[in-house]
Amino acid sequence: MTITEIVELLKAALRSAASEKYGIDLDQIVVETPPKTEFGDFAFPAAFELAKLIKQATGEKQNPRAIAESLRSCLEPVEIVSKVDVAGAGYLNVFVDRGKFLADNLTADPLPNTVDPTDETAVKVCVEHTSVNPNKAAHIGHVRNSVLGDTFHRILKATGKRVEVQNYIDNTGVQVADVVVGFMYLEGRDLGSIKALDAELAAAGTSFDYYCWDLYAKVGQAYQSDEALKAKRANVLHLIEAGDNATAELADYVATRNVQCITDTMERLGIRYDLLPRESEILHLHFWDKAFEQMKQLGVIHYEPEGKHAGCWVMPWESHTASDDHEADKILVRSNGTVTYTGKDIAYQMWKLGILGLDFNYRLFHTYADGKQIWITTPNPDDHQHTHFGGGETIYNVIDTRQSYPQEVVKKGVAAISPERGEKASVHLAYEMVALSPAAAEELGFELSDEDRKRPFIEMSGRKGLGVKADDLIDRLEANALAEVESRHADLPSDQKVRIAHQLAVGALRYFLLKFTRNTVIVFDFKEALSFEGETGCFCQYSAVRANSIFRKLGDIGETLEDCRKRVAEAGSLDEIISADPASDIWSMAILASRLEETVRQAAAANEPAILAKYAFSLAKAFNLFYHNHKILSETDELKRSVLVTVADMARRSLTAALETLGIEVPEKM
RNA sequence: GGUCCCGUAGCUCAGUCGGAUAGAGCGUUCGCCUCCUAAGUGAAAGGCCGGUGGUUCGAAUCCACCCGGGAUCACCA
Repeated sequence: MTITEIVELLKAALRSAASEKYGIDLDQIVVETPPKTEFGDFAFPAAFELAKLIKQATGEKQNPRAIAESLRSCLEPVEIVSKVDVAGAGYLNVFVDRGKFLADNLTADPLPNTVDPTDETAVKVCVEHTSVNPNKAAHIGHVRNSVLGDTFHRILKATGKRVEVQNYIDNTGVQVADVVVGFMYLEGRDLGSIKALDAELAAAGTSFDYYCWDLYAKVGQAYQSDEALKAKRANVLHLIEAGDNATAELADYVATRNVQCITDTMERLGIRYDLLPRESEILHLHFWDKAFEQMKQLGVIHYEPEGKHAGCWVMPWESHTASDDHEADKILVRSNGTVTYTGKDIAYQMWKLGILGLDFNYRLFHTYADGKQIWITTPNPDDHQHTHFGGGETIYNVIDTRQSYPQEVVKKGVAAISPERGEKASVHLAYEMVALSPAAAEELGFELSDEDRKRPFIEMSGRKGLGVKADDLIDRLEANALAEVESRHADLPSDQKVRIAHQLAVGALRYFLLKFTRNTVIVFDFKEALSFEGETGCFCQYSAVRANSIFRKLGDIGETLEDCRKRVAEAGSLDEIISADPASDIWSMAILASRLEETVRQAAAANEPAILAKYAFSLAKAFNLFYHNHKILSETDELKRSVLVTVADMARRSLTAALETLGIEVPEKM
């Protein structure tokens, strides 16, 4: 019996007892993990809840402890339960039969829900993340977005869902226009010259997106003193949107190259995509017109004949309160007839949900080393057979918290068009920004005003060229990790050392970004981000590596995992071993390792990958304690050794699976 | 002005729809490698959970107000 099954049995027993004894239906039964192993394996605060409900129903006050006492007898008969305690103010603490649980879960898959991506009957959801403007290199803030999104997609997959990962490419916006202005008017380049530059850069070992990073900052500077340049931008933007001209072609090259650079950067971190939908196709296929038609028909938006918004199409929003400076209603079509960004976003969200009634054309963009493909939208007809894109049951948009208002508008808009799907079909996975401490900004060579220096943090800005570039940080992490590997395993072949250093760098960066909850502003600190000690990805990897080395050496003592499992499964009672364990860390280890599946479910339900990151860390910590307290290979008692080996095996499989879901690999050695 | 987020140990953060002695990491101090990897580990010190009221048997958690910090509220993109 797995943890999930046990919990379901216990909940069912409580539910029926509550309705039998008190005539109350407990629809939601909370189960907690007690703060200490001595308190048991599951804690139910149901008596508190019942006391409240009884008071509501009858007005009579009942002592939670007495209620707990009366419920206790309904849990005791459950098969795997060994003991039920009433503790504290009225907790029902359940202890499971440890030996039986161990024997039952020796080989259990820590994450049993797998899904076949080609199975069209499985529930499909879409996760959009990354979505970096394709005009410069990605910085650490973009990486937070991508790591969150990528990890969340892995979490959803682990709960048994089919997940499509989309990376939206805004290739026709002002940001791209700015860089195009830089190439054309600051540097006097045409497409041929840019291609030549691109080749030169590649030969010199720098990359196109880094060049654009600096150019973008230069253009931003130039605008401040050159009004004429700004006018040129308006023209460039117009030409890009119109398409089918030399400027648009040039912009397409710039944007596409940046997309390639950014997806390469993300690939270094194990982040991949299924589809890159582009803004240009949304424009050219007139997604908005189609959405507009539906919205007009359904009365979701209306024309404003007079007043401040005369001539506009607006979406009313009663629940959003107006203030002195701002209107409550949201304009989707301007008085000059053009659509706003939010309007386009609603049309696009409709496509994602499969309710627009239009589809893109697609072409193959990239094939990863293992054969996995990225597709991109195209103005031309499809060039290959491809799977069906879009049409997710739920759409998760990973976008920073500053976009909460427009995301809210989009959600309300699509819910008005499709009330049966409602607002729950659109989820804004919001997260706070990554900012720089004033010290870190100065370390990067930026001059700060006295005012800036007093601020708690400084926002990164692509426009100013202020930020920690993702590739730079990964390079530094890899170099540091390589030095550490070198000092420990000088004898390894160098390609293996490099691979390990890479895995450690990825682990460090991903864990660093995931250990914070989404609504915490990360004030970037080099020392903390570059650390391999304490609460880091490296710590978790190290535990797994040590666990694996036990199994590498198992043969040296003439032992096999299968024999150990067999002995444990066939042992009459393991009580002597498990109960005699002074710190009871054998049991703590086993039960914690069995909680991965429920932790993943929790993380998915709360849209919070940090929950899983924290779990992986506590698992690694528990293993280190277990490892420290028990000499596994040198244990002479055969049965005890077998228990230790099987528990270590449960721990390493669970830890490995948890890390994999976080996008962190376990190195062979470190 | 409206809305949202944050305020917990010297620092950076967790804290499971309100519950058991408020937990980690870093930093500080003192320990642990004849033994499965010391990127590890044991111990100590460190807290009016921003403030004041309220709800409750019970509040870091919920409500109200206040104080600090941040974001956002365009016919921009």
